[in-house]
Amino acid sequence: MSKERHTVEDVAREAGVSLMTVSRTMNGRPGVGEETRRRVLEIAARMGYRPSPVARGLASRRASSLGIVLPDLANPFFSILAKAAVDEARGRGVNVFIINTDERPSLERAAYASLREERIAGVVVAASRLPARHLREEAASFDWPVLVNSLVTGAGIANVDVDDEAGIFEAVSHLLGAGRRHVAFVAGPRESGSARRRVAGYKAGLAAGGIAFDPELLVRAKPDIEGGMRSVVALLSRERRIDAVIAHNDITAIGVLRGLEAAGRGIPSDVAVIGVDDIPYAALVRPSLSTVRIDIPELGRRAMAALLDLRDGKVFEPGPCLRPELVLRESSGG
Amino acid sequence: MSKERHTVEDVAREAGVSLMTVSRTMNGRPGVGEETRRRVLEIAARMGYRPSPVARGLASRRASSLGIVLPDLANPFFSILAKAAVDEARGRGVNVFIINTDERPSLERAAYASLREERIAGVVVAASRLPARHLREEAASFDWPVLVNSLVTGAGIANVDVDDEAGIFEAVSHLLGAGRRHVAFVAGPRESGSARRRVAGYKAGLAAGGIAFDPELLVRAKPDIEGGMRSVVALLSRERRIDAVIAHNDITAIGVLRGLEAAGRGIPSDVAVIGVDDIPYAALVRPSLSTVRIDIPELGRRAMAALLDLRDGKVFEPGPCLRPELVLRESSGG
DNA sequence: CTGTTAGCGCTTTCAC
DNA sequence: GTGAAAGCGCTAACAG
Repeated sequence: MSKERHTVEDVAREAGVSLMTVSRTMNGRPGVGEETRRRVLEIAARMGYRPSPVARGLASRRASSLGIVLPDLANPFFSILAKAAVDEARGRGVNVFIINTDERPSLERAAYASLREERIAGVVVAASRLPARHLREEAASFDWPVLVNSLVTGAGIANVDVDDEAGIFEAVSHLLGAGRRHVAFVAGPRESGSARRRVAGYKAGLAAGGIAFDPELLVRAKPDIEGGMRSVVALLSRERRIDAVIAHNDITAIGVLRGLEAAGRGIPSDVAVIGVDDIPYAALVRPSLSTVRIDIPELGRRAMAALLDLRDGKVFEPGPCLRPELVLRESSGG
Repeated sequence: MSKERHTVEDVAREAGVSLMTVSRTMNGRPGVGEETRRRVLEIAARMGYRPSPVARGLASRRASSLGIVLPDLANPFFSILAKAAVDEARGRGVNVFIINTDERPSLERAAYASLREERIAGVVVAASRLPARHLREEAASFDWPVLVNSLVTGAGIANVDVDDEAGIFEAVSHLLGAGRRHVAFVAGPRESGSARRRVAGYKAGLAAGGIAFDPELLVRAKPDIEGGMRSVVALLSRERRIDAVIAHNDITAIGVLRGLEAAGRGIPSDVAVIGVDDIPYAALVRPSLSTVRIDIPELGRRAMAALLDLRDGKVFEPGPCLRPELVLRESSGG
């Protein structure tokens, strides 16, 4: 067993068959006798032969690697999602390119172009920041697109989602039930599917609680700590009676926490705060953050599993949305 | 400008030159007349021609993509490092495979094997968990290995480091100066270069402060929240008088914080705690965490820049270690 | 400075 | 069921 890289030819010669028989065998494709297959497999294993993904990619016009594009790898939500996804992929022997779009649509489009050039055929797109039309178009350019938390659907595109609306609905209901009357909402990016669904849940929750939706209480922020802090300034300049804030995600909510402190508001005495995601730090910040919990690793695993299944020719069954769960901590006043 | 993918041949035909002239031009290689080069470039651009990274990889036996391997993408230190690194690479037009080894040496070795199969020629290895001998061997199997925070050096391998020892030395000195007498240390993985340097800094700090090193006060933990919590149990079972703990990194320190609280110790009244990294959450946990700050994005950028420079044939100049900086917050008692 | 000839290691297509 | 031929799109190694 030399240290050299072997090729199909070496294996073919050794097995006394043609190149193609080895190729077919390695790809588990039909057209090879049971006995031949077994022998080829055995010999390949003994020689330590591993097909070259690069050569395969060139010949088949389809790379063996996959891609995942996300807006901000520094947000624990995405890094945990990505970790789960790449781990799932590794378990099935595939490497994945992670592309960070920095919340910028232009970089996101460049990411797709780049992945196509690499002949990547399957992608997990987490929280796209592209307008529906463009995203649908981009997704269609891949053989196996999997969209996480997107409103964009279509033939040939798989969706893996969280029931954002229900989650926020519950959060709003809880706050109203606790007597809060001026519940503000710090929304995420306009093109984000979950941002839209969360806003919908917010409005539905208010309606169910008999409170009229006040546009003044809805602001949009960049989903990071900085964005959360700024949103507080905007909010308080519009309506000083705010007694609760729900933020698009935890990282934003943490910014809200700090912004409110800077503004001298007590939490939760003056203002209750609830985030979304339950990143590990939500439980550790001061005050600890109430949040709409999402099983992030499960979401990442599901998305990558869907992608791998599609690649293997299985049909994708959407399965139920992931159900988020309201976790009450200090920031919402128990 | 059709929507089709063009090949070198199309460009060559259009420009009335040979295949090779186009190839040389696209790679900025010598052997092409100034005028010809300009014309080819112009035509290629007009046609929207982009060389196929896959074909290139096959022909040159060297993929255009790079790799980064790290132990835990869920640790903000690594996700922020990775983000900075992939952003730097994207700026130069290259995609990178991120491989998460889950702190497991066996997965790390598998990662290298897998990257070699993809014909990846350059890798950034952040915080390897492999014994020096093996790591050196693995590194040598790549054209451009860049090791971050590793003790392993060698011809052809680039190192990007943080002055861990100085950072911990300062932390220990501070604690001793504040009157703490039983300073424990929760070390990181045995094979980690920074773990070793940090332990060295700890011992040096004690020595400088005239305190004898007590092996009972040094425990090793898996560098995550869970590991930090457990280390407290181990530590307190050995020596109840501990009045300060320095942890290998912030994520571990946060675990220590929780562990101490669970044990009924006041922070910083009974025990002072200091971490390393200054991940964004260090300032947000309760009590806020004092830490030895590292400029994480800069570290990631440096590593990837070194890799890209090596790839481009430039010589790597180590440059000075990144200097960490002690940041005092509540957990160390001001 | 430029072009020609061989592949890189596999899959595709079409024979048998 | 199996194999031979013809590339995939590019670069290496020579030749001029």
